[in-house]
Amino acid sequence: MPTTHRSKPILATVAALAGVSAPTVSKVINGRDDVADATRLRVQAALDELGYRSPMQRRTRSTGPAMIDLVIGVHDGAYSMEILRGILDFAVDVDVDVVVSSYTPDKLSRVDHDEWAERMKESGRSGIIFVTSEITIDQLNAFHRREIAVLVIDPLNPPPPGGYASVGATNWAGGKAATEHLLDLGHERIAFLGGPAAAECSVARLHGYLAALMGRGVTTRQDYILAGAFNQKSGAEASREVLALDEPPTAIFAASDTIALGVLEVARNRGLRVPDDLSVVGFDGTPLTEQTLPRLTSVAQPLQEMGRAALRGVLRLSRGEQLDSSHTELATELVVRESTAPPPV
Amino acid sequence: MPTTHRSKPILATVAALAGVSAPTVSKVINGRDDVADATRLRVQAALDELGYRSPMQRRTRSTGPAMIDLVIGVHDGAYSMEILRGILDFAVDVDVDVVVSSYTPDKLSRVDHDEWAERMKESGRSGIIFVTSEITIDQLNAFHRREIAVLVIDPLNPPPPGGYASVGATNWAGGKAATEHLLDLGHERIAFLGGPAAAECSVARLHGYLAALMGRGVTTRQDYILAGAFNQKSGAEASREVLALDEPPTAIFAASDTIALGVLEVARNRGLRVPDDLSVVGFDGTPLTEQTLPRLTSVAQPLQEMGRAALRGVLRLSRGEQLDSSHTELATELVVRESTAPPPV
DNA sequence: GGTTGGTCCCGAAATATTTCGGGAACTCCA
DNA sequence: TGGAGTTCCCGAAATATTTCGGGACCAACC
Repeated sequence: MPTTHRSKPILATVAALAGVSAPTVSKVINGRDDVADATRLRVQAALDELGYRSPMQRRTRSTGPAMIDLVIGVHDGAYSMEILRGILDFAVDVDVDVVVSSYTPDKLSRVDHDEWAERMKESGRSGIIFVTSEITIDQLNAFHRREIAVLVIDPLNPPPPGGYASVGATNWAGGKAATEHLLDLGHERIAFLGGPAAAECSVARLHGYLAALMGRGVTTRQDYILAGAFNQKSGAEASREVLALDEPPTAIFAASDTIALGVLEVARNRGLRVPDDLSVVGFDGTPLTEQTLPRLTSVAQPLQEMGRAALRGVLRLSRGEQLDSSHTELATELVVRESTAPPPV
Repeated sequence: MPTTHRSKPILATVAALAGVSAPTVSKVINGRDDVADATRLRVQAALDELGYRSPMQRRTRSTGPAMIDLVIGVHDGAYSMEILRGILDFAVDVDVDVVVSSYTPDKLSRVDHDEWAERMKESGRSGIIFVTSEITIDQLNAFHRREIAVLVIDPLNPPPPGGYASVGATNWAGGKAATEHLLDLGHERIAFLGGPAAAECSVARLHGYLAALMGRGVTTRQDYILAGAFNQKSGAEASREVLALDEPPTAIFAASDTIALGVLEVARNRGLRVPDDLSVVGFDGTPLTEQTLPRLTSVAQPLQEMGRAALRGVLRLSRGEQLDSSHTELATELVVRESTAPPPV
């Protein structure tokens, strides 16, 4: 019997409890693969029970600069770029190295997350931030098993029961504010051009839109509500469709600035003046909004702050601390520019 | 005496040779600071003599994917984003992790590059790419000393004698092509709105501009040539200045798309129609060019390919291979859109 | 000059990790 | 059905790392 029951747990203590030798426990801790699954489980249980921390773990917790991964699910430039800036700028301040990678959704789903997590562990990366990506439970577990903190910015799918920490914006409130702005101007025929029907954030914006309409007693119309993708092309297609209706809308609420860009393009091609003939509101508040003609009224997300909050959160998690709330929502703000006006008389 | 002279060196062998204990050797290898400098030196010598490699070193040297750093200097959005995309996309393909950081020029100059290099070494990062940054000899040496490969994309300063590998675009040829396009349309009063006077790439574009003018026998005017920064604000200021001349230009060649954006803004405010009253050519070929009104004629740089080439280069260097050429220039291409036309009659 | 209270630096001992050989279990053939 | 080959997985022994106590040295203060 190596040590008394009272004393600080040591590798040998764990080994005795699990009924294996010390080397075997060491292998489990370091993720070697020459340990049978059953044995690994027994050892894990013993580790948990005794709350054992290896000296190496103790070291990486204290000294050395932190290092985390950042995965960008590309969807458009400006949006993720702003978040990236928020993260990178803050990372410099708090002395954290950020490993950035960029994946299309289907490429990401084909990646072996177990191997990824293993690689992170090896080079001492202790947390990972996903930006607008779809996360499955399996992927999540790969990181969880190795005590790697996971945080998602603007998750595409609703969090699974186990849950992960996430950072987002007040999409519902933002959608409501945008729509109420249009209602205040006197519009009643307001279309909503959304992103992917499955995207949480787009759905929340849609519900904000619906809530605003219902709050004012304006009837909603199915043919005014379209889903698509968060890009200019999709925005152009959707606006062509909605403007071809017998009773076209006098205002369009686009669920992203890029979608709004498509709306402006189509409006120009049809000789519709914005905002005189058609009002347009975007969402995101990217620098794009200042470069369009006319400049675009948009619901601004605090993208850089979201990045900062995400980094702060994942660092906390990786230190084993709890977050105040598993989901943080930062406030959006409606910025009125020149693309909205009262409807034509 | 632990082992015979023949056998593979072991920590104890080294310790005996250095006249210290095994733990002390271990500390030297792992960079602990509780070893006197004199002792450290003796141990280092013994390590070198016996060619000892710790098992941990053996592991990380052989297996594990490559990892490099990427430093973004100018963060004006589209330009660096495109390069970043090129690098990240390629990095996924060749299985390389990229540690991205972003610094303003003066923040970068205040960083302790020795410490940076040391950190890179520790976590096994073997190369570093700078994007549009100013590099001093000292900084360069910090990396060189530790056998970390350095490569610069679009260097701001001309390479020092020792030299570093770099990747850029054919700025001179691009400047010449843009100017010749305007000359072909019949313009003779052509202004050049440059970036920082010290920036290599801007200077090269200027010389291409001058070469084109001289080639056609058009006299150059000092008051048509301005320097500034690569952003919209600087472009707006410069174009106000040049348009206020007694004999304002009929065409403006802007050394970046963002500068051109400033030109378009000012032209709009003054009621000048582009291209009817004023032709504008940009440089970079960022996605911006498709979003302006009118769409912007621009000299496109193969930004994503430049990123790819840079990554490929730095990986080669870090493997100890030689590059074919220390400076690679990728071809630019003039893309004519709607912002250029013959001068007003 | 002695005492005190530091800091620095080393190595014995404690602890952790890796190597490597071999037993058990599981094929695959003849 | 029973070797021969193969794979998997464990632990003894070899090796490496960390902890921790104490000697050496130094300065400051009685």
